[in-house]
Amino acid sequence: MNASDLEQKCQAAGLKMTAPRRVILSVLAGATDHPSVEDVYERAKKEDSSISMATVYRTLGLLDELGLVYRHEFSDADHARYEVNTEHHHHLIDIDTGKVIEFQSEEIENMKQQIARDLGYDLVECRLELYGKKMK
Amino acid sequence: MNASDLEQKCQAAGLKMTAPRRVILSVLAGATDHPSVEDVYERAKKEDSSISMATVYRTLGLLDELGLVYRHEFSDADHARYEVNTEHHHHLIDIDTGKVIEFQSEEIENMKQQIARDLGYDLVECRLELYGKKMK
DNA sequence: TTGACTGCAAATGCTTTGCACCATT
DNA sequence: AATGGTGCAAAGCATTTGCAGTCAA
Repeated sequence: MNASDLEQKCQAAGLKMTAPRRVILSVLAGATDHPSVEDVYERAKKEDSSISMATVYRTLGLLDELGLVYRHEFSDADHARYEVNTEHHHHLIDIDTGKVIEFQSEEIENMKQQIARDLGYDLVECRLELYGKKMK
Repeated sequence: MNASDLEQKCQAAGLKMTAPRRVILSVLAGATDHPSVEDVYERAKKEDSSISMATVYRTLGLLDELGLVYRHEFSDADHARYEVNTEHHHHLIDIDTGKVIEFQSEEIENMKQQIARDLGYDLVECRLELYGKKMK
């Protein structure tokens, strides 16, 4: 999802497209990693130094509510980290470097569904994170 | 794992067994849910009203470091919740009630290992949480 | 025009810490 | 006796919020 797709979705949701928002959306769309609020703030400031931390928090909060971004709380970091909501996937975090690798698995998806069903639940959300060390 | 097992492990790890710690360990051992720091504090105070929040934080931190308890950060709650480290399992959280159901799955365990290996990693830790709505 | 949005600074609220005293080993 | 542990209160810190001004629609 690129910046203008995000803008469109925001407008469709009734959000006003202001300069700070445009910058934040472009930062998010351009990120290949999983930036923290602080990261987004730093990067946004490079494009428009007047942007405030409060706006970054407020905007990320809105985007999360709209489901346009995902808010992650990996257990190695103490802050939330964001990612534009594209295709469904999970993460493997390198516990030595903090590097995040994305992966998908059809089998795990099915298994999750199955487990929830067996327990009498409809699966709505899920969090799956693997933490590992690089093999030598 | 009962309270005296925990006490033994703490002593083995070099921790001094003080009155507040004994109370906190017994609260943890007696919990059938996944109490927050606040919960542990409240319950501990019933046994010994002089216990301070600082001690609860410090003790839970130590126990987590020793691996005697697990620190969870379920995404529906905004605070960490603890659980005595017994057998390996995962959680399904009822998004309407907050109720936590534990489950295990041999297949998922294998799959996790497999995925990490395929990505070139040795699996060290993992977090798997399902969020669902009770089926009607 | 007007309701939403923004930056700023102050407030919040969980968590951590410094300190002096106390208890376990 | 020595070291680690404790309660208290203050400090930290990420996040939220009140407010007055600003701007998109």
